[in-house]
Amino acid sequence: MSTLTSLKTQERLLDRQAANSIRQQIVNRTMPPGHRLLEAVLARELEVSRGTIRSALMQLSNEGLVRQVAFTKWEVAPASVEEAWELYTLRSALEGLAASLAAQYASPAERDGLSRVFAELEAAANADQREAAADADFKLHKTIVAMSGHKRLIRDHERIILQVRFQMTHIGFAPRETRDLIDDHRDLTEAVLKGDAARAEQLARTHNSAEVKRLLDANARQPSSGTPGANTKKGD
Amino acid sequence: MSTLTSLKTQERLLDRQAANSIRQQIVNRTMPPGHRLLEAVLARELEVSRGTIRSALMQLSNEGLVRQVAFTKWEVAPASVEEAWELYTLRSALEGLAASLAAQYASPAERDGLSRVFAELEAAANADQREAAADADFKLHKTIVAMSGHKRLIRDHERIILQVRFQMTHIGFAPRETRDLIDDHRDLTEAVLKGDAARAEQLARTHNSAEVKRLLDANARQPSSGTPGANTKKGD
DNA sequence: GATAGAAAGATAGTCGACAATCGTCAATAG
DNA sequence: CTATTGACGATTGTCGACTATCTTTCTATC
Repeated sequence: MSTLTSLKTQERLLDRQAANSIRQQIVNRTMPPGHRLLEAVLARELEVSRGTIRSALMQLSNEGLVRQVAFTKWEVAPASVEEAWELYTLRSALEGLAASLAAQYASPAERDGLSRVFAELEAAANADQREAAADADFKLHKTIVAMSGHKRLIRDHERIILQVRFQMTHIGFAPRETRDLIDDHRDLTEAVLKGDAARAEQLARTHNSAEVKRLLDANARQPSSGTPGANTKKGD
Repeated sequence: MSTLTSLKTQERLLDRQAANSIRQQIVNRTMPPGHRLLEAVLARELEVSRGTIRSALMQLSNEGLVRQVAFTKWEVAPASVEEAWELYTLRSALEGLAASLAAQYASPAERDGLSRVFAELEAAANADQREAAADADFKLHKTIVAMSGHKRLIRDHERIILQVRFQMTHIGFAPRETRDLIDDHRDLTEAVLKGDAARAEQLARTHNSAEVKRLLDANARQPSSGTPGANTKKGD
């Protein structure tokens, strides 16, 4: 069975495999924001045809990691405070909804699972293992979203988180002190477990809003722009 | 200039054109939920290659209008109360965020635009033109989302609305009485115009929540399932 | 010297043919 | 009669070659 189970996980479609490979290199920082992606080069390196690479790049484009200029080029998506702001605000709205639904509808088994994930976070944070704590942080939010039973929400959230991590690493926006993580997440976890939908939603939203504020504050003294909403509009 | 302006709108890429054509047929009800899509047939009908059709179908799959079973088939996405429930809850979260951002950051010109769109809705509703009123309804929400200046939000919202309309037509979920539309939307519009972010968000959310409730109530007496969240889970 | 236009090189877009996979149905064994 | 196996047909997955478009570079002209 050891070899059989792997088939479930292993991707059979070449374009998916190619997308996974490229995605990995992007989140690995091997390919930084703005890095140009040549179809022919990728095709040669991954030993597939250009059509397959095209399909993979389109997927990554839908995930927000890659951008295309028609007839011209593909490149890794840019990283900026504006992009990060968009991601965090969206994440806040999505996780608010998820927390509310999870509190209302999650099964006992799922609630047990959430307790365990929180315990992992607590352990990692108390041991001051930054990497592990950050992973556990994301895992906890992912768990709550999964508990919502909302398929589109789960899918969209996964994409947002992927982009958040990408932006964070390239924008120099570090996670908070590990110990600070615990209190925030304990309250949220308890609200979900207790079935207090309104409070769970509120906590999920303010949790993310606080991160947005921290992001903007950290960037306020930087030379770049001022207002968030990419308000470089035609307006007035 | 009459022929030149059309170039802006006219899609130059064949796969986009193909996607537009198929999308049109889906929202037109020419292709109902579950309708099978054969690459070869579409290629012949639209006079493009199968690869181009494949690309188009992948786009539509990302928009949620089409589903794929790997190595087997493409088909038009199913319509059900569960799908509609997902769409409405997501829409509520997205429009709540959009209303808040629009109230805070929109330019004076954009606010004027919103006033005009509301006037259109009011006129159509008072004249009891159902079709026009429904269109104006969607247009108003789209306008508010656009005012948020949040690119991802705008993009995602457009996709959700497309799916909402698709589900509505196939699930037999009619819009409310035209006159009822006015009051709801007046309050929301005024809150956005006034810059009252909290109230705008609240109204946008409850507005959609009311629709979710109406959807579930209308379906409660139907033979199909009961609970919303597709809670056909493994959990005990 | 600057600028407009044309040619050339590089790269993405499209196509038709071939390969891999799946579902069906008939043949056969129990 | 039922269940398993194998071959066949239909459909999707992948590939390499060709075409269209963009960008850059070179040249000619003012």
